[in-house]
Amino acid sequence: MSAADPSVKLSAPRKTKGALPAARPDQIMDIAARQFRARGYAAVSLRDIATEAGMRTPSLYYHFPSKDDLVIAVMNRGIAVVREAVTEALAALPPDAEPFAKLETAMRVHLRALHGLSDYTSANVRIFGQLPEELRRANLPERRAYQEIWADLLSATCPDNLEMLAIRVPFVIGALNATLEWFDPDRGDLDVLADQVGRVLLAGLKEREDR
Amino acid sequence: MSAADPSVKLSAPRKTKGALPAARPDQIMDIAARQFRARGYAAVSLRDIATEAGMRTPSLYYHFPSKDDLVIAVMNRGIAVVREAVTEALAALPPDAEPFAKLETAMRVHLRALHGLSDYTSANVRIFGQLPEELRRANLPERRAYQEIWADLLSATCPDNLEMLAIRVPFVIGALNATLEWFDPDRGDLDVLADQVGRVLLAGLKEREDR
DNA sequence: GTCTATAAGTTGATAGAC
DNA sequence: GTCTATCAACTTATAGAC
Repeated sequence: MSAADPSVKLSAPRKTKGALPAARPDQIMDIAARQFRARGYAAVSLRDIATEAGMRTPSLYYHFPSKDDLVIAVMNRGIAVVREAVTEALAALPPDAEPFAKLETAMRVHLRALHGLSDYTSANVRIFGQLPEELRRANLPERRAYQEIWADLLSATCPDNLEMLAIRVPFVIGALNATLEWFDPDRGDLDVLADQVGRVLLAGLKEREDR
Repeated sequence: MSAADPSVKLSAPRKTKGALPAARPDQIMDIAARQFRARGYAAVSLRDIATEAGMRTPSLYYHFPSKDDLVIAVMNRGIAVVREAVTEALAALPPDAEPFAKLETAMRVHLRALHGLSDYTSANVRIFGQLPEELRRANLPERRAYQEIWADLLSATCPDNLEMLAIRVPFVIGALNATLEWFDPDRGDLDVLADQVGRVLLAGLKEREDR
């Protein structure tokens, strides 16, 4: 559980060439993310990861000081990836976009991150609940930062009602994340999913008591 | 992975006394469900379960032929418990209850099963995604039977649209299940949760294109 | 950077006494 | 029904050669 940050290069910096050969730590993290996503945290051993990376278990320790450090790196990148994607998409909207248009965009991007863009985000969602307290805690700062984006977006749906907002933020994120457990992008259309899910949630969030 | 069914008593049948001393297999399953729910599937060893039951690991094998069998028994009971609770609650409604009133009742009962009634149901939801394919498959019949209840309830919200129904069923169940990851019944009011979540989902499901 | 060798601990499971 | 003794397999991790 050291503070080692694998994104800080230990040796030579990456060539300015392009993204052709992924840096070794990145390659290892890619493999780890995919396996964690598919089989859960405890079920994936360092041996499994090393084998797919074409190396022996102890070689991993050259790149990551422990399994915990590797997991934490994967988990944090998982949130960072969605957060950046959502932030960029929101920034690309016209400045006068309506609150519900922003919300719909955020939902679409979040679903795409979950089902297509990144094994890191889906791995994060899948295994967060399986981690020992200590590792979960290490991911909380990233998670809180991401939730703040949604708190901003959702505050328009329940102005001046913090209690309602405190429920709506995790509820909406949770409902989107849950699609990971039943939707298969190889067998269904992601856009159809986003349309359907977006419709129910947006309509539900738009509803006012007075009507 | 034998077909042994622990509910079939191996020795003397339970005394007609009452539910005072839980049958040993039930006690073991109670402990297993609570631990699986809290720490995940792979992280809970038979030793952990045996210790809490006040026995040694090999003694468990008198009651369950393997860890897989124990897990399957817990998983199946987890769905059976909610299904019975929801079925009973629906049967208690007046026969002419409106579709959305039925839906609201089902949501309330499902949330209560998840957060209060049963460690089995919450354990099921938490660890299903962590199980190896084989064990997941063993739980599918129960799951499908439960989903049928929801398909019935939700078909009223999108008549003659099976594609929409096929998305709404897992979406609604998934959104409710996801509350397990963020709502703590010790720190929040379960009725408030049901009110808020029910309001958003019901309003969203009620929404028609024409409006 | 990657390897072999190895340590130290855990796991699910079986045999057989009581 | 529960125990002790034991097993083979696996885990994370370290030491040190190349």
